Amino acid sequence: MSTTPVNLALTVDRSSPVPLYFQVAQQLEHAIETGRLEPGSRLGNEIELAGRLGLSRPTVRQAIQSLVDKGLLVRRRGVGTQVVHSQVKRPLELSSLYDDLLAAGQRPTTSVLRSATGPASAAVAAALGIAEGAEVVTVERLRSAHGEPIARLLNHLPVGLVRLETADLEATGLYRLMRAAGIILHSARQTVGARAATAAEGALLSESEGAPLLTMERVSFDDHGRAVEYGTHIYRATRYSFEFSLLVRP
Amino acid sequence: MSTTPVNLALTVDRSSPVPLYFQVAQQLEHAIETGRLEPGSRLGNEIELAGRLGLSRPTVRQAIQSLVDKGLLVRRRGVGTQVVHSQVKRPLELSSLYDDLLAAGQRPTTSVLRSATGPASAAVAAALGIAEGAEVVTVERLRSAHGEPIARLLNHLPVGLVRLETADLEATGLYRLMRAAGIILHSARQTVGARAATAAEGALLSESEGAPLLTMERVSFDDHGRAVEYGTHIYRATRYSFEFSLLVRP
DNA sequence: GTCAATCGTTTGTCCTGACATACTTACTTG
DNA sequence: CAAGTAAGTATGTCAGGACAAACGATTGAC
Repeated sequence: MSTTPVNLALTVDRSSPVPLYFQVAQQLEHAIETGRLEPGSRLGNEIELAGRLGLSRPTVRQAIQSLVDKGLLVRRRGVGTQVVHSQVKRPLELSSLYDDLLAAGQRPTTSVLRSATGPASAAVAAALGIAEGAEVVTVERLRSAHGEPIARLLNHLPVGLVRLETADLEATGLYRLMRAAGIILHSARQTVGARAATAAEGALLSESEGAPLLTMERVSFDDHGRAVEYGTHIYRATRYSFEFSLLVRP
Repeated sequence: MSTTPVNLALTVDRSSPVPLYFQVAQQLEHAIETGRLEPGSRLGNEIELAGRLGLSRPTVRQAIQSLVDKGLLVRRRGVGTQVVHSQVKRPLELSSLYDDLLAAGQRPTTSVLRSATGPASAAVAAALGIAEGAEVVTVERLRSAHGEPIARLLNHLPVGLVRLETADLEATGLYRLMRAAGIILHSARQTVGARAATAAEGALLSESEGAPLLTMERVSFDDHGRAVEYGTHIYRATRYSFEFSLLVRP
């Protein structure tokens, strides 16, 4: 009944600049992903593990804790640490449509429909937390895959954060450009809903008027807490859906 | 230019069974939520803070770390720890429609349309990771608020996990019943999409045929990694949307 | 005047040691 | 034989200390 003891070959390189706890966490994560550590199997207890690696218990704990936070391990007092067996891979990320499509093996293309600088409307100003009428950059794009339109992306950014060249926008995703400009994304607030397509939206997305669309509104914040982007996007429901895992925080 | 020093009255109760780091974290979180700790303000450095509280630095660090994980604080080496100023409140939770509606001040009501035990279809078995034909409990419910239908909830659970009485299901939410039965939710995988309502669905939800519906599919796992619930739900797009915050993991 | 090096500050990492608490198992008792 | 009890085991919490690394600002050089 009790799970296997598990003997795992772990090593650490003390001359490496990579933190020791991180080295351990990486090796454990790799062992889990390759199946060497089977779901449900128990890790040796922390003290024994620390002794085997020549590390202190806090360091081993830190390594384990990082994997618990990722949802790969579960610890129980008096029992031990076990590998979770589930399909849950990574908790979730601020998904970028561009990267999502790339990962799915599709070849996303983008065409810039509009790119302008002007005063912020009341709604945009409220979302970005700036004064109404302040200058914002507005970009409207059509994202397609295999020649089929997938979504219409409408973004608003405070001026001065990123230089948005049409060529860059058509070559890659907005988030990549923001990261390249030194913006460190920290968090976002999203709303996902649905509504019927207007005639114009239907024409743009090769759908008929009244066709169901998936809508997504998002405000992203950088590590200083400033709103750096506000987007209102619509997706063809027949071509796209949001998929994500999440962990339940105790 | 440098942000304010901030003087905060923190105390700890060593006779309390509540962990010290947790006490500190709670007080800091409260101070942030009430605005006593303003966005952008700096916490005193860890060593000084520890000395002021009569705690060790690791304990203070643990408190701060928990708030960093929640997205309320940002630490920078050589700079200090600052309060993030953003609307982001809580990272995200496995949201329960019932609790969502309660929190929104609505009074949700539920009527059980169907509740039966039978062999799992191929799709249900695949989602739950059990053998096709194995016994599962199927529950179909209509969730309303203010007398208006909001969603049709269709859930499948392996038999033996929870006793689902119609009276209980109409009095509270499924997740609450599962928790009460000792099931510890750990993670979930969700897919959110949209599609047009069928005639039957429209009639049930007081919408017309072809009206846009928000769809959500979810498989939930407990802390052993076992799938404990599979749900396919449809929501009236005019009455409901998903809203959630998320943190970008570095 | 502008750019580069230096220095102090603050968090990041790691160590040793100790006790508390929860869960499991095995034993004892009614 | 069943239920309660006790021992064992593993994680949870906390202390105190030490050095490393990164960031910001000041100082110095060209």
